Amino acid sequence: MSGAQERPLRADAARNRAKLLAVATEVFTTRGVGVPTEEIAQAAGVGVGTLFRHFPTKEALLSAVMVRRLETIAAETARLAAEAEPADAFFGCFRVVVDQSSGKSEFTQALAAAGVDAHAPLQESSMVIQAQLADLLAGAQQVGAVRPDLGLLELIALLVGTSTMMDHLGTDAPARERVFDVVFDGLRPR
Amino acid sequence: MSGAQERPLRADAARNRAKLLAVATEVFTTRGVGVPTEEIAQAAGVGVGTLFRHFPTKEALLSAVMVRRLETIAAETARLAAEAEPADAFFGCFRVVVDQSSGKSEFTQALAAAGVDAHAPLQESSMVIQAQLADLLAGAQQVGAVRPDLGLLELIALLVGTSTMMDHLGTDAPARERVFDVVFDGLRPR
Amino acid sequence: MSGAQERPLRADAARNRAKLLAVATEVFTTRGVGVPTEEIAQAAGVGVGTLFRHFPTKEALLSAVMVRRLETIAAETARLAAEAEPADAFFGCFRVVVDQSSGKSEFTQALAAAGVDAHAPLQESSMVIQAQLADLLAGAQQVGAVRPDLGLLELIALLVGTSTMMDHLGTDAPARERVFDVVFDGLRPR
Amino acid sequence: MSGAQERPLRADAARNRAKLLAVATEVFTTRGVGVPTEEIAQAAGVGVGTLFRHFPTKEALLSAVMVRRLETIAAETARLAAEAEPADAFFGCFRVVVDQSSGKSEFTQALAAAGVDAHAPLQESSMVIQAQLADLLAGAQQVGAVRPDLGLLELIALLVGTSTMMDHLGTDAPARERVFDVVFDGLRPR
DNA sequence: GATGAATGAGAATTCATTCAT
DNA sequence: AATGAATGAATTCTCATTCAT
Repeated sequence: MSGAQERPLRADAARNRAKLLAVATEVFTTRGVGVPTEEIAQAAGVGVGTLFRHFPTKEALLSAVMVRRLETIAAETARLAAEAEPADAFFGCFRVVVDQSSGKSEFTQALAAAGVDAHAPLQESSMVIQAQLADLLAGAQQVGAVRPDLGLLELIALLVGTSTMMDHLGTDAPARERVFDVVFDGLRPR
Repeated sequence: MSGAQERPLRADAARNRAKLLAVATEVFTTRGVGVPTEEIAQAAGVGVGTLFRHFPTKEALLSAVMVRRLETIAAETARLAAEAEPADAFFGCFRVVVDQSSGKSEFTQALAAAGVDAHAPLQESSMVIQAQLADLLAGAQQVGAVRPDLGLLELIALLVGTSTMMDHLGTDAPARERVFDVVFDGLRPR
Repeated sequence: MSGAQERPLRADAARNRAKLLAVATEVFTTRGVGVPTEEIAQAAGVGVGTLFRHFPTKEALLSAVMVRRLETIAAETARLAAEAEPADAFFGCFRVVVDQSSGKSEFTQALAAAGVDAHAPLQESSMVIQAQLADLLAGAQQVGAVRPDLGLLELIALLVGTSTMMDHLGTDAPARERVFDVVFDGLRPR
Repeated sequence: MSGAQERPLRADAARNRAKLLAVATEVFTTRGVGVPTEEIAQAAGVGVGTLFRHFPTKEALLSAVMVRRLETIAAETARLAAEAEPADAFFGCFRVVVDQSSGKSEFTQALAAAGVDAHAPLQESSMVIQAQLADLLAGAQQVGAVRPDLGLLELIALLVGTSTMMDHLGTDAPARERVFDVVFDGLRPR
């Protein structure tokens, strides 16, 4: 059901693909999506041709980076949902999403896309996460840990916005914590 | 009060400048900063040459747009600060800043930059606003309307992030209100 | 009915456009359509940007070259049709078309397109010529100068093929004449 | 008779070579020479590496395809020359050459080249055919079936041009026949 | 020998900025 | 001052060919 029989990929090819993905994640995150493909290839130690063999389009590369992020988020979220109380699961997951989404704004916006459009491959991952978030939200609301008037739409907006906030605070941990405090407090019922 | 002796600028030139600024604001806000200068000039009904006579660089144009926004915000903020109670002034101003900052994210981010780097002309406007915000924050904290542990840094992050949230909700007024509720609630002392 | 009000075009711009068209015609004809746009621009003494300002696509440039050729052919054909006897008009026109169509084969094929597909701008010119050819053919058949079993389709094939023949003979005038003799003889009723 | 000591070639290698040649002929003929080598290899069920092992250059592959065509033509021509009257042999051979040469024009032109430049391996095949054609032409002229003023040069041009004509008519058999009629009639003495 | 991943030199096209008109 | 044509560096993507597996 999930498409093409993926052949194991030669060792070196797999290495290159991984390196490209890693470099692209780093570069897109810190310097935005405007960075030339050539530069990414170079940073990964391969030729442009190789980059384009693995990702037929710059957009495809961007998409792959996003999917990986989303998958990480989904996995973490699933783990939290299974292991923690509804309230802790919800707030823990909120942090995970926010932390995984930080990076140069322009790029973070893409995550935004998860809540709206997004290209085919993203759709799936994004759907999964949305479903998880909806569950967590409902659970937390059930036990009275989160105000009942919020929907998935608002939650996503809050997540994306909080990511932006964190991007602004950089590594100032205490400040980040204070802002999380503000948002989390606001999320709780009065 | 500020540097260069500005020649009065011929009437038509002033008109062109104003039109360009208006169009650029609209275009950058709705379609992002990637829009070609040519297109902006065209939409303003002038040639590219004219655009570049008024703004020596695309970046300069962007900067001018930002300054105008910041000035609007500063004026509104000043008015609110003068007319309202500290608490109302603070929260009213928060809304003003957020509303004025919305638009295509990529661009909103730029505003964000105002809190960090920014080119010379922005610095000034941004300083003014920061000073106003600092005052409003202090006032609101004094009367116990806002938690005392927040600093200007956090406030700016919260403003930018809330703008992002609003961008995501678009024109869904009730949802926007619920999100404002969350943030404002979080800002108040427990 | 024939589209946009064309502004007179500045003197230098017109000169550049003409030069580009001339160079492109020459280059495409002698070296085929694979020649890089950059080279054409260079040969015309302008930057690539200028080429693309005048012709938004390489294909557009090719098309423009073709249209000009077709227009020349149409004009010549019209003149001959008006001034000469049906038979002379037909055979004279046949020579004109063949001569104007010669050049590096790959490109000549394009003329072929005139008889089949072709992009929008070509369509019109090609239609005109086809109509003219159909008239000339009918006229020549009426006076018994051309075998009556031939249609426009065959005529076009014969024209294109004869062009190819001439391309092969280059400037060997007597040989060209002998081949024209063969074709013309074949065209006449037995 | 010809140069290098050719190793017998392993059975599978021979099969691959044959498959590549067949596919290349098909592909070049129907879609032109611009088709990527990778695609040809894929269609033949081998990797690009294999293609390049058999044909060190794309041009070499093209050349091989041409040689095969020329050899087919030469064989057919020889058969006709041996079995038929001079006139029938000449005209029959004309048809064979034309039919074998049709296909996507761009490619047909290459065959044309056989009459002019061409790389080493082509030279030989092309020479053979030219000699055959010269003989057939002379024979047909001797018996008064073809105008005496035509030389080999003109004959080749006529062959190539007629191929182009046929390419234009596609599979419209009656039209093809009418065009053959024109050319054959033209070839006969008045 | 076969494979297909890697390479990198182009090629077409865009767009900020300059400058002749 | 205004105009818009010209410029050319930069960017994305392709494809013949090489080479490690």
